[in-house]
This record gives sequence, C-alpha cells and structure tokens, in this order.
Amino acid sequence: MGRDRRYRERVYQIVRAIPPGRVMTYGGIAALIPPPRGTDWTGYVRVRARWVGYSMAECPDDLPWHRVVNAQGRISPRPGLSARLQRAVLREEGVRFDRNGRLDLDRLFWRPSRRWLRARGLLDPAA
DNA sequence: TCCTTGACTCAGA
DNA sequence: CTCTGAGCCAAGG
Repeated sequence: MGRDRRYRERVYQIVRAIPPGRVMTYGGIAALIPPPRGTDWTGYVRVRARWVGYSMAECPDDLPWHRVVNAQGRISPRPGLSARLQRAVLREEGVRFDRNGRLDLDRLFWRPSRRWLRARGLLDPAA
C-alpha cells in the first residue's frame, strides 16, 4: 500500500525534523511534498494526507513517529498498542491533552523554515 | 475483474 | 461535540 519508497522517504525526512514537544499533522506533512510525477494535482490533494498515514504505518522505529497526529489534534486510532504509547510519549514531552483527547494544534503545530524546505526541494505553503 | 479496507480531511447534520 | 459520507488511490483477497 505504501506509495513508492521515494515518497515515504520524504515523509520520514520531515518527521525526523519535528522537535520534541511539537507535532505535525498528516495533511500538514503532505502539503509540503510535491505530487509524484504523473499525479494529477487536484487528485493528489485529496489523497495525500492518507498517503502520509500509510507511510507512517510502515515507518522505521528510529524516527519520532509519535509527533504525527490528525487534523483534529487527536491521535489517529489504529490496530495495535502504538496509539496508547503515542499519547504517553507525547505527554512525557510536555504535550497536554484536553478531556476529549485533543492537543492544541495552534500552539504545538510545527512548521519547517522556508530555508529548510528550499534546501530539500520541498514545497513552501506560504509561497 | 470486483470489492473491501485503510495512522486522512472536510463539510454537513 | 459526535457521527457520516464523499473524495481519492493502491494492495490484497
């Protein structure tokens, strides 16, 4: 299911850059990655967040996968125990969750600098 | 080949 | 706030 290796690597590269105590969303990450060659732009926009999700499902253990949450600021449910672990690790990093299991994206969402993006051929949403 | 199933998101109800 | 359905793509049964 996972897109091609090149796409996943781009996802992991971005996730690795998220600082402790900060988070990014699936869609937020996807918005930085250009559509693969031959992919229709409008179609890509509709599926890219899921592609990131699929990529995360098979991510290597050495990256801070726990810093990726969904657009509602909640931990996406999935089979296995990693969802619970994710919340625990985030709390260790100082992330607070409200009674609905939601964190404050306005404060915690992390955006790479333009310079960082440009150096890696990624998209700058503010451009 | 057809159908289901996803670590998604957004707009409606 | 919660719950659906739609939109879209690729793998696997």
